Amino acid sequence: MKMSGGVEWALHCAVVLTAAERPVPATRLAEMHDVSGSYLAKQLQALSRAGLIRSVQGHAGGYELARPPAEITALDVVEAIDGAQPAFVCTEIRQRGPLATPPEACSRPCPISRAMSAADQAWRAALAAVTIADLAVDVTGDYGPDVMAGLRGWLSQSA
Amino acid sequence: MKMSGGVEWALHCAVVLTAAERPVPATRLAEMHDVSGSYLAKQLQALSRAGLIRSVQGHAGGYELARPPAEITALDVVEAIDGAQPAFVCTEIRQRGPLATPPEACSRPCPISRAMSAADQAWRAALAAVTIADLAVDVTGDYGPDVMAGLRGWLSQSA
DNA sequence: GATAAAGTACTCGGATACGTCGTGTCCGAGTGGACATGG
DNA sequence: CCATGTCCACTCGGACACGACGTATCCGAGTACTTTATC
Repeated sequence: MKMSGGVEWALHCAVVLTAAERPVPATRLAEMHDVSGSYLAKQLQALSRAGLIRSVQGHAGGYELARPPAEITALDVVEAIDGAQPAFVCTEIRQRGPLATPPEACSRPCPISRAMSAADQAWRAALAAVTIADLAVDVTGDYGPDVMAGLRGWLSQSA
Repeated sequence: MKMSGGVEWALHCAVVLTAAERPVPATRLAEMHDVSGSYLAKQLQALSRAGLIRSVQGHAGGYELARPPAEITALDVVEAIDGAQPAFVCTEIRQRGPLATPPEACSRPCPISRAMSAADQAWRAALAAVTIADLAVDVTGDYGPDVMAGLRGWLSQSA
């Protein structure tokens, strides 16, 4: 089970956009994190398609958060990049083979599917409990307020 | 994020082995679930390598549970098939680029990594709380005691 | 009839191709600002 | 000095190759049972 590596980039970008007061181009976000600009663009497009960030076209365009940071959860970002469908998919093998369970007895998911779904929902609940604003607060707590201020200044520098 | 499809097979096989009183060959488990025998063998080898099931070689050989079902958790099976490392891997991009965080300030994981790890541990806790014995009980509760009895009889049939 | 040894059929185990999805990249469409020009 | 039209540079958006991992398969090593020949 491997999550897309772009999720990490997307989450960092979301936190960074918290400090921005103007649209930030994908190129600038890429050079800031020292990652591939072309590939990061793909992730940002996914975030835009999910309605988490808004794209501003034109000369001084870029990306900005579409909602207040407190209303964007980590789960939103993860699902936008990595897909919303659960990792475990039940193929109903209980209905196959010589000892197949008759379909009329399969009104509810099989116990294995239930257990996996419960774990998946626990995971989602933990991610939904954390917002981008929370992460920004944690960053300030870890590294001090100067980091966010310096970040804001760097983002405002002319290209 | 996509989990290996073999996890479903492995979990079903583990529950089935609960009812077996003699070693069950991989071929028999495969035809029971109507899946590829060659591929299922791979999964069972992984379970054997993890010490969850024991392989008995020779004429009347096969696989049997290495421990009581109550001492094998769903998490054990998932980790044996899908790997024990978490889905999210932090690549420490905070230490890269022009605004890189100095290494001496990185004693603890970054907030994003912490949030993802917390979610991952919630997922693992939910899986660790379910044992193979619990799943077998749920099966009996869903489909009645006859299913397990019939399963036991079918497994005891001559090849 | 009992014993022992050889043969056999069945099992697991690891090494080997194929397909699919993630990774990484590129170029085209669209838009806002900047500039030169005329009034 | 101000309005206006044109131009241009910069942005996003989707379409295109490459590579790695999961999927599916095969054949070889090892072992317990079966059979048979002998005492």
